[in-house]
Order: sequence, then C-alpha cells, then structure tokens
Amino acid sequence: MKGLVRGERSRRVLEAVILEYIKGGVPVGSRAIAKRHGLRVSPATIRNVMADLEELGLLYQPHTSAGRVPTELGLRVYIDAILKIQQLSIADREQIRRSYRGGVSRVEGLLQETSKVLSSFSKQAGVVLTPRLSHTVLKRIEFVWLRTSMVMTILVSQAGIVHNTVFEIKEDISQEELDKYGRYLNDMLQDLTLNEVKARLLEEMKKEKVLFDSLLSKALELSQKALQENIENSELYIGGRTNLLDNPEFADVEQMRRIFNAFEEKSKIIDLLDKSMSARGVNIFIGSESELLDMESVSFVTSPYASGDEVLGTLGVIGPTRMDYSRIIPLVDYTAKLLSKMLEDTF
Amino acid sequence: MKGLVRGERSRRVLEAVILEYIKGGVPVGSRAIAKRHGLRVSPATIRNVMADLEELGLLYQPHTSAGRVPTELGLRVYIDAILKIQQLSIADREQIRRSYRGGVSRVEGLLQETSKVLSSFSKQAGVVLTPRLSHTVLKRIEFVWLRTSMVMTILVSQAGIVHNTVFEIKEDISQEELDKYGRYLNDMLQDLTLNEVKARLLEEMKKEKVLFDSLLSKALELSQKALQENIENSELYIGGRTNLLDNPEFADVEQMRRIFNAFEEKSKIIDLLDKSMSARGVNIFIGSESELLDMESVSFVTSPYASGDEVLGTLGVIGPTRMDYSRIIPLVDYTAKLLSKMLEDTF
DNA sequence: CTTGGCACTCGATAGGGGCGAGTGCTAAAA
DNA sequence: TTTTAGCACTCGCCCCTATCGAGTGCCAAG
Repeated sequence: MKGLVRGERSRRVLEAVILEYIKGGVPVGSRAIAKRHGLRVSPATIRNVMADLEELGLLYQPHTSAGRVPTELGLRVYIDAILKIQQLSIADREQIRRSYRGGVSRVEGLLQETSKVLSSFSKQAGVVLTPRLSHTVLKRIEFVWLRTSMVMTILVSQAGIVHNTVFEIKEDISQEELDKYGRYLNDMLQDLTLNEVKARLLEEMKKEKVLFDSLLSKALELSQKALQENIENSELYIGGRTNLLDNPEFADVEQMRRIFNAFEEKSKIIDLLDKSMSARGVNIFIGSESELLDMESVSFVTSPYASGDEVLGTLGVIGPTRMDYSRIIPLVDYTAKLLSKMLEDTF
Repeated sequence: MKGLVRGERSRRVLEAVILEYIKGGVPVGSRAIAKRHGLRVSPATIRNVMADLEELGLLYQPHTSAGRVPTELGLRVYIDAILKIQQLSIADREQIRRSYRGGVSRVEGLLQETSKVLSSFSKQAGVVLTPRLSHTVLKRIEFVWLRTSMVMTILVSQAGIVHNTVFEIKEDISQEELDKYGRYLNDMLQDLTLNEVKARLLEEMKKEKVLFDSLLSKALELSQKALQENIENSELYIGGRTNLLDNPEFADVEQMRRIFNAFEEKSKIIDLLDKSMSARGVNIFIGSESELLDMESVSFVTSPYASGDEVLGTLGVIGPTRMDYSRIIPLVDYTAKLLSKMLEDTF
C-alpha cells in the first residue's frame, strides 16, 4: 500500500488535495494547491502530478473541467501512509473530561453521554454500542413476582448493565420462593460470564434430573428462560444525528434518508461495530469498505472500549467520508480510553 | 367555534379543501372541488364561498393566482366541528394487534414496539412516553453491591418499568447486609407510589432518630439516595423518524433540522406529551398550538395510556399539519387502549 | 523536468418567454 | 338575491439560452 505513492511530492500533493477537500467540500484545483501548501512549483506541475494520482485511482474528476476529489482509495492511502496521528491537545482532553462532570449515575447514562461527547467534538454523529450480555460477567440475578404466573428476571452484569425480561411460568411461584431461587443462583453463578452461566446451567440440570431436588430444578428452569431472551441483545446509543444535516454532501435528501434509515434500523450499524470489537485500537471504514452497501459516502471511525481485560463494546463517529480524520481519530481513541477508565473506576 | 362556519355549504367546501389538501399537499383550486365532492355548483360559486372562508381566516392563498390552503384555524374547525371520527376498521385493528405477536418480554420493548406500530400505520413518526416513576407504584427495590463503597439500586414499578442508579456510600456495606435492607424496605414500601414512598421515608427517618435502629436507618438512607435520582426521569421512544422525510413540506432542510433537533433534544416533546397526560382521550395540537415555537407546520395527535386506574404515560403521532387526521385520530385512540390493555394483562 | 500560455470544457447562474392553473370581477341568467 | 358563464389578469413554474469562470490538457519553450 505504501508503495503506491512513490515520490515525496506526490504524497504532498495527495495530502494537500485531501486537506483542502476536507476543509471545503468542493473539488480542488491545481492553483489552490500551488498557492497554499508551500509546494514551490507551478500549477502546471501540480496538474501533472494530479493526473498521475488519478491514474493510480487516488483522485478523480467529477467532470472534465472540475478540480479533483479524493477517492476512497485515496483517503485510505492518506490515512495509512501519510497522516501522522497526533495526540489530542491537552485543552481538548480537559474539555472532554469536563463534559462528564455532573456525575453519571447509571452506566446507560454514561454511555449515552459518551455518544453525545463524541458527536459534539466531532461535529458528526457519535455512537456507542452497549456491552453484549453474553460476554460479560454476571453480577447478580433477581426474580420479581409480577402477578399470577408472571415473573420478571433482572440481570446485572459486572459492568453495571441491567437487563430485564418478563415471562410466564406454568404454575405460580410466590415471591418468597423466588427469593430463595435467587439466592441460590447468585451463590452458584457469580462471576461467570453469561455464556459460562448457560453452560453451567445445562450441566446442573443434567445432574438434577437424577436428584429430583425441586428447588434447584425450578431455579434452573427459571434462569434458563431468562437467559434465552437476554443474552444476545445489544443496544446502540446515537448522539448528534442532526450534526449530519450540516454536511453539504447530504443536502440531497436521498442520501440523508439512507443514513437515517440505518440509524433507525440500527442492526446494520451494530453488526459493523461488532466486527471492530475484536480489533485493537482505532478502526476506520471508508465509504463502501463498511459494506453497509448504499452507504457510499459515509465513513466510520471506531474503537473498542473495555473494563479491565474485558472488552465490552465499541464506540465511534459516523460522518461523511470527507471528515476531519486528523482530529476525529485521536478523539475516538481518547474517548474510548477515557470511557474504559471510568467504567473500571466505578464497577 | 362551531358558529364560525354558518352554512352547510361553507362547511362542505372547507371539508373539501382540507381533504384535497391532505391528499395532494398542494393548494387546491375551485375547479377541483366543484368536480369532485358532488357539490352541484359551479367553480365560480365555490370561489365566492372560498373568499368568505378566507375572510374568516380558515383558508389562505399562498399567492394571488394560487388555490387555497387551510390555515391552522381552518384545520381546528374541521377537526372540532366537521370531522366525524370513525372507528378503526376491523382489518386495521386486527393488523395492529398482529404487530405485537412474537411476544414482547419487557415493558420497554412493548413501548418501543408501540412507537413503531404508530409510525408504520400513520406513515409519520410515532412517540411513546414512558411512565414517570414518581407516579407509579413501587413493586420492588433491590440493592446490589458493585465494589467497595459503590452500590446499585434497582427499582421495579408496578407497571414493570425497571430503573437503576449507582451511587457511592461513605462506608462499605456487604451484599448480605444490603439484602437485609432490601427485604426490610420491600415489606415496608410495597404498593405505595414513589411519591408516597418518599414521604414515608422522611417520616420513618424522623422516628428513627429517636430509636437508633441502625439497620433501619441505613436502609432509609440508601433508598433516599436512590430515589433522588430516579423519580423524575421519563423516557421517550420515537419510531419512524424517517417517515417524515417523505413529506414534501419538509423537503426544505431547515424545517427538517428543527424537527430532528427536537427529537434529539426530546425534552420539549416530553413536556408537551406530559401536558396531554392529564387530558382524557385524544388530544390534538395543530402547528403553533403546541407552543413548540419554530414548529409551525407540525401537528401532534396524542392520547394517554393507563393500566387499571393509573394513567401511566402518553403516546402519539407527530407529522405535518397536513396529515390524515381522520385516520390517525382513531389509530392513536385504538393504540392507546390496546397498550393499556396489554399492560394491564401482564402486570 | 518544469513552466507559461492557450484553447477548450462544462457546471453554475441569471434572464427572458411562454404556459397554465387559478383568481376576482362583472354582467347576465335563474 | 343567488348562481353562473365569461374574461382579463396574476404569478409561479419550466424551459431555453447566453454568459461567466474555474479548471483542465496539451504544447512548446525554458
């Protein structure tokens, strides 16, 4: 990939085109580049270089007499080989931390706040994927009697996420009895991940068939039911959708509709974020790379966040391919680390 | 209000203009009305009537040589005095009920699903306001030890809504102890509304000062903390935002941005829905009536929903003032009743 | 290899003309 | 008195054309 752009000058020109394009959003011409960016050559020379870059597929012209616009590949090369990722400035970091003042008293709130921080600092949309229950450690399970034969189960994960499910049971069970099951299960299942819990339950149920211990058996049955529903859910917080409306490339309504549909649908975005959960550090998807087909001009910058060793979820920024990567990449990186730290400190 | 439109014919014409306008979204002319709508008079006559209606402020002309468009007042008169609200068809009702199949296992899910149902049947945005905790009956309170000095409180309301708060306490308390407090409080507080609970706690704390029963005192202190944060929260589920993009009146981006900002902000919409919570039956806010200033061309159709006698929250449809009230009003009405029934049956 | 010059391309913008939907008014008909 | 037909008029919309200018590619000279 790095070999794609040979000369130092080519690289400078590519960078210049991209910077100008990110700033202005319109195709950039040779003159503009020759003037700014201190390349001490004439526009004509720039034009030659640009023609080369176009041949390589890094730039393209919307029409014959227009300036150049970077292609996805061009952006990719820029990000991988040219952009030097800087630290976020002290001032920015301070300001981000300040956004969290006022104390956040629920993980859900913390995550939601994070999506807002991401959006307001990037001027794009911010997203935060909540931990998938199946990978997190169970902290507590609780049964609540609602009405005859209806029981609610509440699961609390190590990270402080609370899930609940309501379901019907064949015969009524009193709250006292439910409490007993709860105590029993809490002793047995604490500090296992939900996937382990599931396995453990199956195991115990087998034994149980032999022992006919009805307390245990009922407890197992209950928790089994509760787990079925809860384990694969994952929520997505989205902040600053409206920021996207300010991007001139989405003035065309059709494009806009696609993105907002994806926001509403969520599942596609969740899938994408899920993928980047296993990667370490910041991940970037430019335009069609995300394979969210029909999302040509949208980029994602994502990073997983964790608590201790346990990777919990992913957060990121969604914006037009033409976004200020040099600022957003460090932003996402820092925010992920900060969130990780906050989760660690609290839970 | 009813007196505003005297003649039977005036009324018919107003109705005709509104129906045509709702259908087409463009100013409607005298010819169109004379042709359809079986008023057996000439366009010229219609024009005279229209001129009268315009003088009354029920219609207006965007410009001299255009047709007429209903004003907010015109819509108001139409809804209050002309529109006969019909029942939703059996087929529609059946289909709505069917949308809820597949079992909904959490109230949150049920409410969210309802916002989707509202949006997909209205082709507009659907909203559902979750019960405000302060008015609902407490079903259960639970404390979970997270780490040294950090405790999570989980509140379950009668209606099956689960809230949680995390807070720091001065000295560490073991899970066993927390359980004890929980049991104690559950006995004491069950079946009071959270407002009553709050009052009760204060009362007990006074006694407590005298008795120096440290179990009770700590329990009270804990729950006090938990309540502070939780009691006034109210969430808003919004479904089908993108439906609004299809309305030609929002082709202009500025208008769109305002609405989506309100969706993001939420608090304004929550306030509005809150207001209509005390009203009985369907409530309609046309354009500026909502006093969500800068929301001129947006209407709300809302209705409270309940479980038993207890009014829990509000749901509704948000769309352009030009929406099909004759369909949406019964839709909102039916959905509110259906949701009420489902909540009642489950919790 | 670089540069200035130059012809050329093509989108964006503005102006002008015609079209047609719809009006208000008037005078005749009911 | 009310309704209707007729008619002149208004004005947004659409299409066409002309103009403008940013930016290009190419060529020949440095």
